[in-house]
Amino acid sequence: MKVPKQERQRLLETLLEEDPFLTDEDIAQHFSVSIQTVRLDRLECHIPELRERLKSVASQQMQGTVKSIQAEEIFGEIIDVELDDRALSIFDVTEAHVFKRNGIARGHHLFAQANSLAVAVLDDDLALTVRSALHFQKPVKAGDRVVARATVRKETLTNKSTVVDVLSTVGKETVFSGEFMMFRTTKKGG
Amino acid sequence: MKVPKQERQRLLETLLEEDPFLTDEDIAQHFSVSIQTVRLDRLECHIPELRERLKSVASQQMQGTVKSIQAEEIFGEIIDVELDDRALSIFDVTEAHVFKRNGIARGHHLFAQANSLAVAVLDDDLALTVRSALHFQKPVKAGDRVVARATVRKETLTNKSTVVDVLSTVGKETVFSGEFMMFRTTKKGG
DNA sequence: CTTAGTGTTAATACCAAGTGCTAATTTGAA
DNA sequence: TTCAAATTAGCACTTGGTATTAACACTAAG
Repeated sequence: MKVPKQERQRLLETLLEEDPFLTDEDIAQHFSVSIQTVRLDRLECHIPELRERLKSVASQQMQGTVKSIQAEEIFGEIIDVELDDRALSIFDVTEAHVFKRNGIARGHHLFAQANSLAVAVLDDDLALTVRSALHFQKPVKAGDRVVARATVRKETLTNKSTVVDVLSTVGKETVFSGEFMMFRTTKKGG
Repeated sequence: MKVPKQERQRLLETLLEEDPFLTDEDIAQHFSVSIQTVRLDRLECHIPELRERLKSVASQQMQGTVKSIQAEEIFGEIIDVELDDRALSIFDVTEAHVFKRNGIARGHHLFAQANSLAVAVLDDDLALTVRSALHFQKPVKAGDRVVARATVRKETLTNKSTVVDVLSTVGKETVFSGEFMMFRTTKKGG
């Protein structure tokens, strides 16, 4: 017995995660065991057959395409906008957004949500972030729903330059806050 | 003959684009024809069988995940790292990264590259961004290659807290600069 | 009317990649 | 040595097909 059963089954799971396209025969060769052994292993580990595995990754693909476009475009679903005043967006954190090692959301996702919201609240053809100061106050985990609230500072609302404050919360807790100085070409509120 | 052949074959293509999971039997019912007719149609239109269709969408998914992990994970290709000292990454801006309206890259991509680099240069199990101040100095367009250079401030390299400066350039021009205060759990350089 | 051509359906043999079951064999350790 | 666990083998069956050949209906042309 080259590799013990438990070890082999553990390896099998990671192997198929990397490459779900392997047939039982491929796997049998890979571990130098018979096909029957592979089938028993799959049975014990509740790993479905090749065609079922492909079905599931393919269906994820189908669900994913629509989402990824929205994700790139907006990053967080914008719920409410009062132009040049305030705006609100929610962002549901999933496994895809966190560090595998510690389960904490990558900072740039929180920034992306806040920054996108700051752009949206100004609704300008050319609203660009010039400067910003951020504060990541509390780690965010997968499953959390981050609510970002943007408010436009009235005293700074000029033709060219505007400051937007964004506060992001999970439940009652503030997890992120940022100050975004935005540059715009066309004026508003005048 | 309810629907003429040509029409049916045209519909078949769009049908399978929407839902590649349909078996010949499903399709046969959908058009109220025999399975054999469906097979002939597929043959004439060079549409592969169900399992091949799933293989191809699944493989797209796999290419996608690898890419998205790299994209999510690193955001910019890290070229060189000298731990706790400096690091460099490049990020090629494409149409996907810019506002459609004005062709300027969204700020969060520049932030993501810089932030990822700041995390990478510390190479810590738990390096989190606590605070940061950013300066978007010049708009970045599709086709630009952004080079980000991170340097760790020696005077601030303590057990828990570290400041990383990131400077991003396109050619000789500085397009972005940021100061990232990072928090870490395990110490380095001691 | 016959013939050819198109479109459709049917029937058969075959394949890949399995499941499910039973039985035999190998092997490691007490 | 012996015994149970692990492994391998064999066979019937399933899905969703391919490939081929044949049969039938309907239409248009000679």
